[in-house]
Amino acid sequence: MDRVLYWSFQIAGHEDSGLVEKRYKNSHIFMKNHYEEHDRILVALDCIIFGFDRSGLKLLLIKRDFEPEKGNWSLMGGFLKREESLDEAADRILHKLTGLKNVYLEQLYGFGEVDRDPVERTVSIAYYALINIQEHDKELMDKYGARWFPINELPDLIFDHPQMVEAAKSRLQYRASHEPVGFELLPEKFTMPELQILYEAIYETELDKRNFRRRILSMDVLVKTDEKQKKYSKKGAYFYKFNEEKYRAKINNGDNLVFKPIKL
Amino acid sequence: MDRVLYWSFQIAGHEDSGLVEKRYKNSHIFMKNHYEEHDRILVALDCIIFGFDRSGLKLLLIKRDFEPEKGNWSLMGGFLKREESLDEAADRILHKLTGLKNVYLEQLYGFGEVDRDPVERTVSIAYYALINIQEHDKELMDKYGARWFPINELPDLIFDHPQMVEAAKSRLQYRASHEPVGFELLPEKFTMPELQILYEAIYETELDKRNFRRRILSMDVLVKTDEKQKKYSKKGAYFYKFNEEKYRAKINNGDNLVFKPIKL
DNA sequence: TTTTAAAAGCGTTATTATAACACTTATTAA
DNA sequence: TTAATAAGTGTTATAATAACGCTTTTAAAA
Repeated sequence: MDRVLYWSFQIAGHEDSGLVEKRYKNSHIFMKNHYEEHDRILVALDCIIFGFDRSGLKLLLIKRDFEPEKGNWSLMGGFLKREESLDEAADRILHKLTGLKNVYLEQLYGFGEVDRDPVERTVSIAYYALINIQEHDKELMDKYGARWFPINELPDLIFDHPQMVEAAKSRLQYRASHEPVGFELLPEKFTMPELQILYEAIYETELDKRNFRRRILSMDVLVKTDEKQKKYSKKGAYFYKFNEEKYRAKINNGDNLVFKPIKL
Repeated sequence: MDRVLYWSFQIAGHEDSGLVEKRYKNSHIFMKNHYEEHDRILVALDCIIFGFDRSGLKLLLIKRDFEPEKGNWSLMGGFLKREESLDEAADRILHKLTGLKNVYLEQLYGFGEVDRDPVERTVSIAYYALINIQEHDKELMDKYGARWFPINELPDLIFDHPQMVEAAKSRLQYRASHEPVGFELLPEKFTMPELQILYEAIYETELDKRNFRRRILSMDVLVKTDEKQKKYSKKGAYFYKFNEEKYRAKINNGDNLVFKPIKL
């Protein structure tokens, strides 16, 4: 009981100094009252981390190393600190696991059921990330007991993490039908069959390769190289690169550049 | 200073009893430590409340009655309580202003810049609501100094509320192109010209009335009544009603019933 | 009573986007 | 030399979208 009380004092101290330091220009006692009477709550962040390789879409999960649910599979998460924004916190947490900075990371949804965390009331803001599966730090992954799972063979996840994953999957579909997601998930050079496999995985559907190529190429933001990927076929497939400048130019030009190889 | 300390104790007590009561089945001291070390933060909710009348889309704003920014225009907001979910809190706050329950209300985005509220670190989860402008409680509105503003003539708003409004506008466009929003924003009976004005306001564009009618009617979820609305023209326009059963049936039947009268 | 003004209502055609479909090519390994 | 495998390519039918102007109804004004 001593412990708990001690900790409580610390929190109180924290809150207090925050308030005093940031006292607003027109501050008076009424304002203070208004803010004071409300509950302070833990704010968590959880990251749904997508990767891709030839066998399909993957999710990066960690083995949770503290109670509750210790040892079970979980999304990478952490708690918001007073002095960082939500986006910064999500970045920090993603960096901690993958070693990557400047990753595509987007806020997904705030999960706020009262009992979603059995220990203490916690609101969690979920973010999803698209990363190039080759680029991240293997050592860090070992440290967190992290593993890539095929999107359709996920283990049981703790708390409301399954819901978070579902929400991230739909959001990824939405994004893929409005912007080119391939370029975050694929390495710099990739082949048409690879790009198609990616879209098929995202949309969970099969696409006609002739229609797919035509539509992708008609957007005129890919550059064909003269190298070939010979790992997966005897003939070999040409590598393409994404021309980001051209893409930005088209966007700025107001070209309705929709990266949607199929209707949804 | 006494006040602040007193209040701090109260919060501490709160946190403590919450923790003890909800101690998890496998709970031990390590778990407690893990949660204890993190910051507790104010979680606010702000509601972007859309309404519609013949002159276009409207937003319901209130005059803020406490510091900071007292007297300035603001979205309706409030703070999350420990014992309610985010959705419940948003409902409560919307009900407080409009008197309405079972309103269309959807989470929009979590706003989490460190300095977004100058008094104390606050994360705000924004929700947007679609309400029938006729149905809400005028008395409550007076109580909060609330007023409907045309979406393109908004006053200056406090904090990051302008960003919230922008986000809500795009989300409304998205939703309108996937589901029939008209039926939350319009009264039970409405005319084709009214429905068209609504979509034009949402998409901020002009639509061809012949194409609009054809596409809306081809979805076969509207019922034409034999009453006419004669307020706005000499000829008068027929009232239509939404057939919600038919709509649900089509959705369940897997009919890709997209309520999108134009491409975006 | 006739005319005018103002919004509602209605159909056709051209254009563009999407979907369906099958054979040839390049290469390695048998 | 040939067999097996994935890569690569074009055409046609169908469906969705966009463009377009005249007629109808009725209240109010002349």
